[in-house]
Amino acid sequence: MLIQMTELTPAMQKFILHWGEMGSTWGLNRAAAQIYAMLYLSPEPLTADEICETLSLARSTVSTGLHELQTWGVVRLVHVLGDRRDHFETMSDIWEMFRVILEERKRREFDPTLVVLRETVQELAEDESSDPYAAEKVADMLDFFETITSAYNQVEHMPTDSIKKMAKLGDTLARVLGLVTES
Amino acid sequence: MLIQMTELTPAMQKFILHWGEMGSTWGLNRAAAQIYAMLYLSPEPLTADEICETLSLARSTVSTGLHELQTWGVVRLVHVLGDRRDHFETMSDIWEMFRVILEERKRREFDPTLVVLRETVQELAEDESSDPYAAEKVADMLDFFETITSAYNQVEHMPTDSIKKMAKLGDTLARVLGLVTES
DNA sequence: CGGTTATTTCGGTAAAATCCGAAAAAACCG
DNA sequence: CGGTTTTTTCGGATTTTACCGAAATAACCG
Repeated sequence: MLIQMTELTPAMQKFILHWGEMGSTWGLNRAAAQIYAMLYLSPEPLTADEICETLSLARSTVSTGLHELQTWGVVRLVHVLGDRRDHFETMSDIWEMFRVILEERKRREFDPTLVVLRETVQELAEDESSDPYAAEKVADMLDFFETITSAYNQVEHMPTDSIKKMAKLGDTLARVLGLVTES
Repeated sequence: MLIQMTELTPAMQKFILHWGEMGSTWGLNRAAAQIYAMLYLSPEPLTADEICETLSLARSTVSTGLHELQTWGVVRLVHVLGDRRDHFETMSDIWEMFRVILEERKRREFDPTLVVLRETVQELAEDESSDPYAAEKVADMLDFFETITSAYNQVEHMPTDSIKKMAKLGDTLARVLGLVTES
């Protein structure tokens, strides 16, 4: 693979390459994650061509990657006056973006699991022959997932400042409310 | 692939198969995730042979999978009196397990990213030629990651009950504290 | 220590994901 | 409408990952 990365400082390159690696963790492929990182750093919306030249990716790869990022809801298509080509940008607020990603992951990962857990609890309860221990464990897991979902719903629509404050005050809050008894 | 799944009720099979699919989301392969699910449902520790027979996996695959699960810290090797073979079990408390997984993911995903972000912020600040916008965005992201890390540290050592209460009270708390102004 | 059972390592194949380049399709222009 | 630019689709090559089975190693027994 030929590396060229025109117009990127070394620090920017490092940032983008790191996101490329990390992206796989979040269910993105390297190309899509790099595209995302590049858009995030850019003060202006970029065209697919600029991206594929700078990142040395095939035009088609960039097209697909941009699509996936749009599906995730973290990249937007915008138009620039006097330019036929599509331009792309990320949300500017990282906190907002975090919420979008969380929502999407919840939808893809948590919701289907909740459905299966509810069904399984039901079926294990009806099934005489099955182990009561297993039934109890699945019920525990369902309870867990439901609590997490509930917690998520609390945070979902909170303004950024409130989340930040809670994140920093969490421990203090717990103490004040007597939820934590020891240091 | 020949499916046999001896001794598993259909509901258990569904649960295990679903975890197999979901596992990839959490950075496990299907085999490891299925092994985990089976151990989670079992009231007794299981041997590798029992697992590979029930799940129709190769002995070596089970060995590798168990290893990975132990690396994650969610499966333990135990010994049973009068039996030479190794037996395996999961943590019985799902909340405890959640904490272990969170800790591991933080270590693998967040910590390296924090390092890169700090370095990048530094380098972008020093580099005259680079875009001040990019520097600001990376700084924003660093702030975000640090806040999340801080929040994580708050929750890390909280007893399960407190976490559950907070999860359910989150919204109310925010209101009482005046962090949320509108419905 | 030889024999037996249990476990891990390893090479290779099968399956999946990624990415490219060419071709098709779509959007736009004069 | 023909020609041009931009974008998407698609088949296949490349890379990565998952998994198996055989062989090697380790643990244990009498």
